[in-house]
Amino acid sequence: MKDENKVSTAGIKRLPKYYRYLSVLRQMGIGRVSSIDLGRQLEITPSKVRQDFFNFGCYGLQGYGYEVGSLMHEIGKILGMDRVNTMVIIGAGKLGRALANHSSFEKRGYKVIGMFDMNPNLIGKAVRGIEIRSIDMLQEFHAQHAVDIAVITVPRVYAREMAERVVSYGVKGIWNFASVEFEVPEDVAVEHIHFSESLMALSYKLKEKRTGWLASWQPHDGRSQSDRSAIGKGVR
Amino acid sequence: MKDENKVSTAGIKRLPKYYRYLSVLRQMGIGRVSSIDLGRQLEITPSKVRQDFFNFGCYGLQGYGYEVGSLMHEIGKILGMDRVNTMVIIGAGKLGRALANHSSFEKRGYKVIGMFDMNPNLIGKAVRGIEIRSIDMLQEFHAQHAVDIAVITVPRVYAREMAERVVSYGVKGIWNFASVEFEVPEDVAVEHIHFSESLMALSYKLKEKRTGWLASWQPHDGRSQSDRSAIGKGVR
DNA sequence: TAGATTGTTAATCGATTAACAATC
DNA sequence: TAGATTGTTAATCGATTAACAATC
Repeated sequence: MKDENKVSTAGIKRLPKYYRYLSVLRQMGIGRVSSIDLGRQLEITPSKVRQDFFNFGCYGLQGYGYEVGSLMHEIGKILGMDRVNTMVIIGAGKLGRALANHSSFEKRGYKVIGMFDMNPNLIGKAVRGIEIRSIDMLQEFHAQHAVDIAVITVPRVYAREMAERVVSYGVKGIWNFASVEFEVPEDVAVEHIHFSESLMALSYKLKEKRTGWLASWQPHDGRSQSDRSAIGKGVR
Repeated sequence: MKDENKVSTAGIKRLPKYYRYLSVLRQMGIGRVSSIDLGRQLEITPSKVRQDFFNFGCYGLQGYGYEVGSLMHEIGKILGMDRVNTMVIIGAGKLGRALANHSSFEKRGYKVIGMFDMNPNLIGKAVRGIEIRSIDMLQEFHAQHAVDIAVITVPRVYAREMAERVVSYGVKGIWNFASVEFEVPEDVAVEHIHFSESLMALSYKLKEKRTGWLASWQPHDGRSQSDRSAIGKGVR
């Protein structure tokens, strides 16, 4: 809000990466790490690493580096992992069940406490001990169990409706796997996983590698506006 | 490579979004769109929209806007969607099967032509008419069918090994769903879907909303280095 | 024509990198 | 102490925004 003392959004996106690698280091029993090591592993310049930690107030020790355990703890705190985040999965199809089975979420404090679906054939069944309930029970369930995050894994056509419903029940976090955007109130956080955008980005890279950067390169000088031939230049 | 005439990487990440919304417009039978409309829908400034299209050589018409169909076609071409990209799914677990069933990929020219697994109980079964084969058949399969993209949906511990195998067989595109990074040769394109990074980013946002930006705000002035209290400032 | 909206350059803003004094 | 590596500022680089002439 103020213009000073802000932390870069770009830096925030790197925090989970730091966290992941720190957890690997800790598992390996390594107690300290330098910005150079961290940078090398994550393909981030040491300067950026130090700048990030400085901005987030995570301090190390000159001539020594950073303490793996406490750095991890601090980053975890910044990322909101110093508490259990409860999740419900809306949509008990293959994707929803795959996520429910993904044990590593729980290790990081993200706990699936419920699954919901519209399909009467699925209701009453269980995944990993978690009963699949009717979506009509969600409001009541949230009132009882305080859901932090609703994971939306229903087909695209239902996604927006489901998002609206969970928001209306007071859930403040949405993790959306359906290829739709939706508007939410100010106080609701949304994170999208867009499979097809990722896939298109991959095929772009693939095409670039295939053709070589310069094969389709065209200069962009003072030619007339009606020359519409310049398509697909190199990548910075 | 040259310093001039480069296209921003930031712009590339927006192309799939433009593409997605253009396909919605086309389905609605809308034939033209302005940078203002596009920007409003995707929360991108009109200026950025025009700048992107200019950089990619996608031209519109002054006083009119952009032709939905041809713009979509051009962006599709830039993204490498003017051809069928063949995919195989490595790992026929829930996630792999969920992706195999995701029909919208096929609509965009990404065709799943094979599934592979290590589990002998799965081998021989079929998903959506696609037979699950032993991973040992992958090399031969690639030689016969020219696989563009290998989708890695095996458990984390096997992911790196699988990536190495598909690369050694000559596959040039990897879409990785396991929470591991890996090194690949120059000419191989990789795109990662990191569930847990996305989830951590969500819990960060959630925490920010919960506490309010300024609640944990700390100034960052000329205090001594040993004052280690500044954690979690506002977001730019 | 008048109105609209692009194409394109220049100005601004933010993020990355470089550099080095501080200090463990 | 000497060596290492941070903390922190300043310089550079890239991406976004603003502005408006061009022109449909």
